[in-house]
Amino acid sequence: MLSKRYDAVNMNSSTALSALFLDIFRANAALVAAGDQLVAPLGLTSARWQVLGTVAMANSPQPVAHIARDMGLTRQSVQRLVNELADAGLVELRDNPHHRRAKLVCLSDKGQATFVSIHKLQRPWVDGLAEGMDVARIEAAAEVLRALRSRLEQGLDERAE
Amino acid sequence: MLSKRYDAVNMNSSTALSALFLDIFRANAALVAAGDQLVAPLGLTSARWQVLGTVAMANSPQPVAHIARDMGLTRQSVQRLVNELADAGLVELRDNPHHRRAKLVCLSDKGQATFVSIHKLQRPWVDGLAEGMDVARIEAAAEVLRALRSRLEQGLDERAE
DNA sequence: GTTGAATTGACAGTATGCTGTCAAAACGGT
DNA sequence: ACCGTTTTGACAGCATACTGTCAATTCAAC
Repeated sequence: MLSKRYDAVNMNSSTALSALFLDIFRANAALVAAGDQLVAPLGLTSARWQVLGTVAMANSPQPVAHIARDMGLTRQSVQRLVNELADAGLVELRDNPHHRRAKLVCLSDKGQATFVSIHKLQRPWVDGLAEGMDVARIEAAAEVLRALRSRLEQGLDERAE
Repeated sequence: MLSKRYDAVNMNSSTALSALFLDIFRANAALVAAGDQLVAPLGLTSARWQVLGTVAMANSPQPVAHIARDMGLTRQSVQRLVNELADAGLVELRDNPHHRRAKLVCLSDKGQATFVSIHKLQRPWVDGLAEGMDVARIEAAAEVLRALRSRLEQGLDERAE
């Protein structure tokens, strides 16, 4: 009896979870697409915007590998983006007194100005999206995603052992 | 007074929404990574699995463009995946009596067998992930994501006009 | 029937992120 | 001081998904 009830509950949550997967895929795609369009006038993309933001918000200049950990991406991905931002003159790579190879990523003056411009675009955009949405529901959704991610990564770790 | 209260509410939901964005990015990445590992033993990837599943679940064989609309992806992305699945012998492209160029994508015998194998892997995987998660919370999260995606795409449409 | 719009597949190019691998550099225990 | 481990950057290769463009085909309006 108990197992039957358990199965029923589990079946429902499994079905709901499978549906959630699709919504996550779609929301992610829509988010990246919208972000790309938002910062396109500044000559940026969604990914570069995120890296620039991480660099700007950091308390002190950090090497690439540290930024990557902050963002949950691989070093290699961030390295490429940082190199491109450096080519575009938005960030500068300064010598690191504690590590000869690991240069510190800093915003250039141009990068600072761009970051300010981004904020002026981002603020009304997010406000518009959030208008009429319930804070509690948004936070509850975020909690579910974090729980899901935690379980997913736990599963990955177990397989990796 | 009212505008002040409104601003305050809006500010909070904007902040919550910005945080949700990051959780969506992370959850999406974790989901793809976990999916890749899950179906790797079958020689598949997360993306090919999704295409194969869409083909398998369709009531009748569909051309590539129709599958793409189903999945919310572009024709070109799905076309490449279908071609690769065809190369691997998992799907077959049959002549379409109603359209000379738009072949119908069908599962081959090997594709059928693979789909069954996928189910045997997927079912306990999803059940394990869903275990102990609340159905109502999952569905509420999915609703928030759908609302967000709807607003994002509405914004894209407005810009495209 | 003809013409114009929409659909479809094909090809090229770009952006993002991953893994794998290597060598240089820093760190830690002995 | 030494040696093994970890961190870091660099390079190569692959998978995914996007846009843009073109021609073939279908479909609808006239």
